[in-house]
Amino acid sequence: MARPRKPLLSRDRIVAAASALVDAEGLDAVSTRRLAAELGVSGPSLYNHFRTKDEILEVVADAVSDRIDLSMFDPDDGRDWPTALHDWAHSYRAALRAHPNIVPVFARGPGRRPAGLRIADAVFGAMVRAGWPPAQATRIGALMRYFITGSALGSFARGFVDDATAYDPAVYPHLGRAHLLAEHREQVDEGAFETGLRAIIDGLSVQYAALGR
Amino acid sequence: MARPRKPLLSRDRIVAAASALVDAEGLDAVSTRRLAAELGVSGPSLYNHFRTKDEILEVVADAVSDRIDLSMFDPDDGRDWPTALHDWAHSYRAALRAHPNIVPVFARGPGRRPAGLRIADAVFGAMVRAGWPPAQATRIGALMRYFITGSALGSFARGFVDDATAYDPAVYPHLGRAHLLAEHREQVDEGAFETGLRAIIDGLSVQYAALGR
DNA sequence: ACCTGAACACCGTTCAAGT
DNA sequence: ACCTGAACACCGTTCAAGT
Repeated sequence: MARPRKPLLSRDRIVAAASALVDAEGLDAVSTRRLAAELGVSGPSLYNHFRTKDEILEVVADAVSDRIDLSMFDPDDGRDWPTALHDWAHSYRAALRAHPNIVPVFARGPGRRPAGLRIADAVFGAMVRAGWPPAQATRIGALMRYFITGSALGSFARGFVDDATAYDPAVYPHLGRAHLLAEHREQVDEGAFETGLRAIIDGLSVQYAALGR
Repeated sequence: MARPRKPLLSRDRIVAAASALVDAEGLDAVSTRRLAAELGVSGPSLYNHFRTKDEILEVVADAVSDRIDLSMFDPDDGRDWPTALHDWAHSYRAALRAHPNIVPVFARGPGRRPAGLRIADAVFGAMVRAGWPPAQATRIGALMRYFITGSALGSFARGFVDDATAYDPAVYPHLGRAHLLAEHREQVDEGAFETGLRAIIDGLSVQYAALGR
């Protein structure tokens, strides 16, 4: 076949196929050969558009952050900073929950993904505008990311196992089996996220008040 | 050679070698063949002691949690619950920082790792003893884990890239290059962790006071 | 029981060859 | 420029064979 007169592939097509494959079958299902087959080409063809497989996954991860709402950080948006952080955190979590299989790639740091940087930029700008010192504004963006991605990783993925025999009450006296079951797991996740988010924002409010402005 | 009269391998020897290899060269360096070579045996030998490679890595990860101090959760330890959470979080973070390469395995949930469960059990017990309702005690254990592992993943690993040209000020108006440099990265990490931990504990204290007891 | 080599079904990536 | 097949240097895991 060799080179067709109209390209068979494009970065966008590759990313879309990779994203669908990650969603449907998980990160492990993404091999260059498999992905290429999904696109109707042979494996090495991908290397005309990306330097490595990892670069493809980075773009897939970045596409997820692109769907996170940032409107609450607009200068002319009415929300105060605690409300903005709260609403943003929920949008962030929803975006990750929609694509849980890519979260491990996502969580390993902003790297040079453009959308990830856009987020850091928006949060930083809004916090400084709200009166936070720049050093604290940077930290707030980072710690929120820590909490949200940590929550996504620890919960969407496997949590406790569904096998009651794995948790011997003699060994773990306080771990009643009840809250280890899969159905409860989702409630625990939701509750822990809400409780943690509220605590972070309440705690930051305490620090903010102490700024004395 | 076939079977020696004294076993060449043991689960402990395999885990120790795997741990050292992860620390020295990263998760990607751990292949069954490579690990076996390090132990002076052939690849398939490992399968006499572990069912899968993943099971080996789970034990390596569990060994890390085993080094986390839990004494602050002892019933007769003097520390109040906010201090206990604070001290525990620092011990937790220190354990992960000592073995940053295993964190991705660690972060994907407690699974059925015994030490991870021992931790959940200790935190839960101490929080209930301090007066937290059981549902909240469960959430506190989970949200702390979210924050600490999220912080370990997002920071020890690659963060921002060290190439100044990657961050165009026209695109990211608020991202001064200064705080993107590698030297500053560590300060940002430390600061974000401290600020977030303090906020979480302060925020939980607000909720605790509202329990009215 | 515990190790071996051979084998199966894969990997990511490079590269010369084709148009 | 963009695709191909062949090739390189690997993978995790299974299994019959050996003691």
